Amino acid sequence: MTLRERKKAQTRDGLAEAALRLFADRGFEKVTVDEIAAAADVSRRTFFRYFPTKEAVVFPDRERRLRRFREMLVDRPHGEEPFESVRLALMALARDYEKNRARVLLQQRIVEESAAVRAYDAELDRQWERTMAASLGDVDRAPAADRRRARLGAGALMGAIRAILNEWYAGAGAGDLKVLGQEAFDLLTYGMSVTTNDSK
Amino acid sequence: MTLRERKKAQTRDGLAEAALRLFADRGFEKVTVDEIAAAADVSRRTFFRYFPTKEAVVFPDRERRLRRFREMLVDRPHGEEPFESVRLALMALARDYEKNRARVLLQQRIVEESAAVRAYDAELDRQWERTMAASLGDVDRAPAADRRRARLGAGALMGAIRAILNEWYAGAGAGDLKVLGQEAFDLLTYGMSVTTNDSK
DNA sequence: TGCCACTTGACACTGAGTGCCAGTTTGCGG
DNA sequence: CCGCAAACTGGCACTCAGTGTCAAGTGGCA
Repeated sequence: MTLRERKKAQTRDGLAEAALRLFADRGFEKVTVDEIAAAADVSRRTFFRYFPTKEAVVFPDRERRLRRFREMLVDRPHGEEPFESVRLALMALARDYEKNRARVLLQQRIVEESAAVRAYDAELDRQWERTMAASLGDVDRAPAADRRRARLGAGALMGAIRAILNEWYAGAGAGDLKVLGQEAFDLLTYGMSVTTNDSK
Repeated sequence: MTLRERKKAQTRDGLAEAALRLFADRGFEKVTVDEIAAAADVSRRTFFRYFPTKEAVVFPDRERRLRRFREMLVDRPHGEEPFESVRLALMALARDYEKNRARVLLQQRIVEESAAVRAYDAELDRQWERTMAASLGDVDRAPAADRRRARLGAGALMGAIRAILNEWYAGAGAGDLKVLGQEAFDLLTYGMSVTTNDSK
């Protein structure tokens, strides 16, 4: 990595770190971009060169994580069920979350207190959902019916994952995220009919 | 309804209508609140008395619809399965969407072209999800395990609904939304194992 | 060393959203 | 029908997010 690149990474990290500290201290809404920039010793204009919006700085590693997820889905053994590939990739992600528990929980605290950040978060979820749909079969050469089913499944799965993540957050990350995740997959795999006993 | 109330409703409708027309014409981002206010013959300040944000004016009937959904869920025959109640309430909503097809599709066009509106839309979805979770069993007196299951189910259901709505939008509202909705429910009821044949 | 490309800071500007107050309109009791 | 309190509106000033532009600075590389 060249010096220029190192400096850029440093600036970026500095901004993200300063922002996170300030947000944790006073809350997302009560911190201005000017303050973040000042705390990181750069100009306000520079902040917006590194992050498109004030919300984005809450998730400085979003692309990296999504990219890793995509790579994981590509590098699966040939013949493995797509649904199973997604499950395994998400399990790896769950481990990643648990490893960075403190940071993830802090980010979540910020997400919850501000509608703007929640909205940004939701937009990220849409990207995850599209990625999963593509992996489950929403690709150009697949039959239309399969693609629909893939999109439908990805939507339901994303919804379930969001729900179990919320459970995990609610328990301050004390529960086992991999177990929770398996619950979500079981629900999607076998349906709610087991206990709900859908009438008619 | 008193004169004052009628006038308020009129102002609100005027703003919503003017906004929708302008958005359809030039796109959400290219229209300023000043222009909407001018088109509706009120001051900019008054706009923000009726709508909290520029995004909100895209969905002027959000509270009404959600309220009606809640009422529907309350007025179900005693003993009916909660899951079934939700299904029927959503089916009624689907009919409502099909009846107002043109308007709904126009709103969707606006939603799609602007990230800010999508984000606002996602925030509304969270409210729907919470409502469904409450109806499925996320209530104070229910056992914790049931509440969790309710939240999980509501999350998955909301995800599936969002996905089938997108299918409907993609087909310009030509498909039968009730049939699509049933697909989502079937997926949630019986799971994906039927065709996906999940391998261990 | 010197040049080119990349990066940064400063400034100005637009537009969303809010607080405040003064002026107007409406509902309502006398 | 009158007048008053409450509700509503318009206008103004202000904060802050985000963008375009340009000049100055800094690193990469021949």
